[in-house]
Amino acid sequence: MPERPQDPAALIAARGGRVTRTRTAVLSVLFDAGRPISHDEVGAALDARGVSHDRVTLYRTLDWLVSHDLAHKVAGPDRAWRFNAVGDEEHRHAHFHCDLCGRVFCLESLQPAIAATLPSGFRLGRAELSFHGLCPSCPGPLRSDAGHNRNKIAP
Amino acid sequence: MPERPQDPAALIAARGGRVTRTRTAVLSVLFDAGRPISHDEVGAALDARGVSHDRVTLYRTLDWLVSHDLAHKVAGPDRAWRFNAVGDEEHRHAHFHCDLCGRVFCLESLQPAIAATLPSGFRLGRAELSFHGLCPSCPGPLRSDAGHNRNKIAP
DNA sequence: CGGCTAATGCAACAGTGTAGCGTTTGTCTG
DNA sequence: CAGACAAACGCTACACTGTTGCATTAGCCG
Repeated sequence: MPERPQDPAALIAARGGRVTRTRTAVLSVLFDAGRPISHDEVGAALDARGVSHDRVTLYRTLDWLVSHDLAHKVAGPDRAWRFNAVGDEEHRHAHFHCDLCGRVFCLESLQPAIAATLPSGFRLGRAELSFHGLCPSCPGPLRSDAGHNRNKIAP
Repeated sequence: MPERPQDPAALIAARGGRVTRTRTAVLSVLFDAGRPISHDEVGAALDARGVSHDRVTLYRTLDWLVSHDLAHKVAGPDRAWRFNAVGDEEHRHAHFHCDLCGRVFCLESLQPAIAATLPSGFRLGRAELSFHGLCPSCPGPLRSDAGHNRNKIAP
């Protein structure tokens, strides 16, 4: 759900980076994905577009995009990062992690009002709200394999 | 901050597990830590107590504790799991991840009132609220090395 | 005590991410 | 347009986290 599919090359150039094939392709892939995708998924998408996808270069490209505010990094449930493109909209929404297929979804509509007062000494960088469960395209009720579930969130 | 430092052996036996040296030692370490610690930290603590700490056994022991509701798994910022002991109190609080030292703190006092309505189709398992920044024992203001920071959480 | 099985420990492996370094290639200047 | 400089690439090798298989050990129960 890219709000406005801006020109990747222009965005990259605007940040003072060199406009390379990998960068524009990766950013374009992220824009098209519309949800945070893993390094692997990006690689597959690059394959489909016939763009080289060296593993290391891909990592560095994604890191570059993140450090230049063109992408965001979300921790996935399988200890792999997910990346999603950032237009010029604020990235302040929750994420949903599917326990079954491992995909991550942005919950744009969810703007939690977190009234948080941190204990003294803690300096806040950012907050992250994530939900875990089963996504619409995965079968089954709540899984009951690994211990007990807690179907409650807020008191 | 273990509410009541119950006897690890008794807790383990109560779940129908065999009371072994590794298990009791690991659970005891978790109780003493009072915050989610990594597999590595557990290993170091076991060393200090003169208990064997085979890597694989440690992983399996921790997983066993988690699957029997004696411990909780928290995703760390460095893609390593952190584990903390669970007495009989509910584990419904936020976590603070220090960007510098990587430690994770339980924010017991923080009971966020999340009024979340998931889009239809999503089935919720659990929710997690995490904060990232600098902990009291780490130096410096908010780091400014990797891109721009967002010092705001809630609108 | 004796036996059954859970739990252990060892080795080997898989996936994710990083470091070093020589080569390619944008981009800028003349 | 040509040349040069540095950013970006791509390769190899590596580190770390976590897993699988399997033979061995050791709780627990009779």
